[in-house]
Amino acid sequence: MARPKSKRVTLRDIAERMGMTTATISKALRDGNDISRETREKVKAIAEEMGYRPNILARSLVQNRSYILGVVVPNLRISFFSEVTRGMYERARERSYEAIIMVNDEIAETEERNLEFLSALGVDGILIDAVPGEQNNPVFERLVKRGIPIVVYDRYVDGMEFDSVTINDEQACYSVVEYLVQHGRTNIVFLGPTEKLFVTRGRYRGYKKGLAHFRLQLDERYVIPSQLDPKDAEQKLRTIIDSGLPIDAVICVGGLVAYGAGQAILRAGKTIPDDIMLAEFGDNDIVARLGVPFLTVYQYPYQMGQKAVDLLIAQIDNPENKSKIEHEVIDTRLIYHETGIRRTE
Amino acid sequence: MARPKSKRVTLRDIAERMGMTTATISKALRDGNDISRETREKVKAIAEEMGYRPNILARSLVQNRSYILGVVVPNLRISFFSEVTRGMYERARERSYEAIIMVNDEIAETEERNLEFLSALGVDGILIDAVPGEQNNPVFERLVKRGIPIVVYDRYVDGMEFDSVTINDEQACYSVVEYLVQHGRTNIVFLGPTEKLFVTRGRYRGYKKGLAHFRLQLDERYVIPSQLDPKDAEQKLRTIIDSGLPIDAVICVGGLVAYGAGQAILRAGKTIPDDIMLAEFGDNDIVARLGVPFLTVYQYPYQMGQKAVDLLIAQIDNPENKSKIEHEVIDTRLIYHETGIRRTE
DNA sequence: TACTTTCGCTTAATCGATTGCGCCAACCCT
DNA sequence: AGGGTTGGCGCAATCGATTAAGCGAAAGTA
Repeated sequence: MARPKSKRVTLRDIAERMGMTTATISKALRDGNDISRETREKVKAIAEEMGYRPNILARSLVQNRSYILGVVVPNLRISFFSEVTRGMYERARERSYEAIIMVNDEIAETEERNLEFLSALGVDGILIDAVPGEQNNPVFERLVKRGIPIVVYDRYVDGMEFDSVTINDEQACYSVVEYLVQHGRTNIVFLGPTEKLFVTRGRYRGYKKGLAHFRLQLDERYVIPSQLDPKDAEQKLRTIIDSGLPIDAVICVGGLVAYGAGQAILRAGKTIPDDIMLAEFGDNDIVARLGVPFLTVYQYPYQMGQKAVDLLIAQIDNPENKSKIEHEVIDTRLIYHETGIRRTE
Repeated sequence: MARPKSKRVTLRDIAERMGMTTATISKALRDGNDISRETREKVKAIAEEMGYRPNILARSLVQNRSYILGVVVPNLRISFFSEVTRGMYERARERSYEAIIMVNDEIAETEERNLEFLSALGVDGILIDAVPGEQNNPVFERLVKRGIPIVVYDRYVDGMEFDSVTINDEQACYSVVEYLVQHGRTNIVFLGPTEKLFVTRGRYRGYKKGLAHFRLQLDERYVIPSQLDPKDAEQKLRTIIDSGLPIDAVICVGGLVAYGAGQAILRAGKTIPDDIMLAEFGDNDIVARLGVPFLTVYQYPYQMGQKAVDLLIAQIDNPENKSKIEHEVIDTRLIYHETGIRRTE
C-alpha cells in the first residue's frame, strides 16, 4: 500500500548535506530571526540548487492551515461559471492562496463527495454554488461544525446561513420585464422553477413586480415550471406554444433552460425575436448556439468570483466572527445579443 | 501563524473515547485483520456517530500516496477543455481517485506555479495541456526528477517525452480540406501558427497533403500565421481579405482563432458560408457566438480525458515502466453546424 | 504441567515541516 | 573575575494517520 521513497528533496536532505538539523534549515528558509544572515543565505542557495520545495501537506499538518481554497462549481459548460471561477483563482493568487476547482455537475451526491474531499484535504475555506434543495444540508452542517469557513455564490443554500455573493435577482428580472414591455411585448412567459431555487424565487418576484408595474395581468398560464434542463424546458414550452396561447416573449431562469426554450420556439415554426423574444440570465455561450438574438442579464461573474474570495479570506482571517453574516449583492446589466456581427456592421 | 486547534474529529478523539489507541482505531476502520470483528464494528459505529473523516494530508504523508490527480488546463472558456476535464474527473472517480483542476490561462508562469503547487501538494500524477514553447521544460524536468507521473493531452510538450493522448491532427485537417473541396472551395486559407505548436504543425501538414491530393497549388499567401488570439486572428485575416485575394474558405487551428476570423469575414462584408466557409478544431461554443454555420472537427474530448486518466493511472501503478512511452490517438469526426435550428426544421 | 499458537491490542517509529525551549559560547558590564 | 546578555543553533514535541513489531493472555498441544 505505502509506496517506496520518492525522490523529492526534503529538509532533512539539506540538513544532512550541510551538517545541520532540519530545524535550522526550516528557520533559515523562512527567515527566522534567530539564524545568522550568513547561514540563511547559504541554506537558501543550497536549497535552490537542490530544487527543494516544501511539502505542503506536512506544513499544513503542523500549521493547521493550507492556504488552499476549495471551489465547487456546478459545471464548466456554462460560461458564467468559468468566469466566476477565473475571478476566484486569480483573486486567490493575489492574496497568496491557491484555489482548486471541483465540479458537482448539479448532482447532490457528487457535491457531498467534493465537499468531504475538500474538508478532508484541509482547505482553509470553501466557495460553493450549491445544488438546489436541502438534501446536503447535513453535509454543510458537518462542515460548519468542523469550523470550515464557507461562502456561497450565485445561489443561496436554503435553510443555512452563509456569507454570500449574489445578484439582485428580483431587480434584474424586473428590468428584463421592463425591457420587453418597452419593446412592445405583453404576453411574457416565465420559464423555469418558481419555488425550488432561491434565485428563481427572486426572479419570479421580479417578474410579478414588473408585470404589476406595467399594469399587465399576472396570468398563471404564462408561468411555466420546468427543470433546469434543456429537454424538459423545450418540451414544456412547446406544449404551451402548441396550445395556441399567444406568446411574444419568454424569460428563462438560466442558460440551459433558454437553450431548450429557443429550440421549442424555432421548432414550433416561430421566429426569434420577431415572433418571440428570448431572455435569459448569465450571458451564456450555449444560448448563442441557437444562432438567434437574445436578451441576457450579465452578472459580472468575474467580479462575483473576486468578491466571494474576499469574503472567504475575511472569514478565514477572523474565525470568531460568526455572528455577522455578509450578503454581497452584485450589479447586473442587460445585454441584447445581436447574434453575430451581421446585423451590427 | 499556526492556527488554534480545529474542531475536526481525529483518530485520537475516537481512541480516547473508547479507551484504546489510535493504532487500533485506524486498523479497525481499515478492516485490519488483527482486530476483532466486534471491536471493528463498535469503532466504525462510533466513528460514524462522531463524524470522523480521515485527514488526507496525514494519510498521504505516511503512505506517500494521495490518490489525487492534478489536472492543468489552458482555460475553461472553451468547451473542448471543459469536456476533457469532465472526462477526467469522472474517470478518476471511477478509479477511486479525485481530480483537482487548475487553470494556466495559457501563461507559462502560471503553469509553472500550478505545476509546482501540485507537486508540492503531493498529487500522484499530473495531466496537462501545456503552454506551447519550451519555456517550462526545466519545470517539467524537475517533476520528472521527482518521479511524478505525467500525461499530456491535446498538445505535446516540445522537447520532452511523455505519455500522450491526442488526435491525429494531420488526418483531421486533411479531411477538413477534403470536405471543403467537395463543397466547391478551392481558395482555402490556413489561419494560425504553423510551426509553434506541435498540433498546428500536424494540422498544417494535413492542409498541405489535402491540397496536394486535390491538385491544388500550395500558395504561401493563403497560409496566414497568427496568434491563438481572436483579435490578432481577426486583424491578420482582415488584412488579407482587404487585399483582394480571393478566399472561399478559412481553416482555423482553434476556436479562438475561428472567432476572430469570423468577425473579420463578417466585418469585411462577406457572408458565411456563402462567400467564405469557416472551419475550426474543437467544436467550440465561442464560435457559435458568431451566429453563423461552421465546420468543426469534433475531438471527442470526453473520451480524450478518460484515456488520459487511464494512461496516468497505469503509470502510477507501474512506476518502473519509464521505458515504454504510450501515445494514444483519438478519432475525430467532422460536424457541420447549421447554426440554430432555423435551417434544419 | 510446560510449551507453543493465536488473537487482540499497544508501543513506537515514521512521513516532512514547524516551533517553543534550552543550551553553549562569546561578549558586556561593573 | 564573576554574573548577566545575547546570538546562533540543536533538541524534541507536534500535527494525524499508518504499520511493523512486540507483548500479554487465552487457548491449544503434547
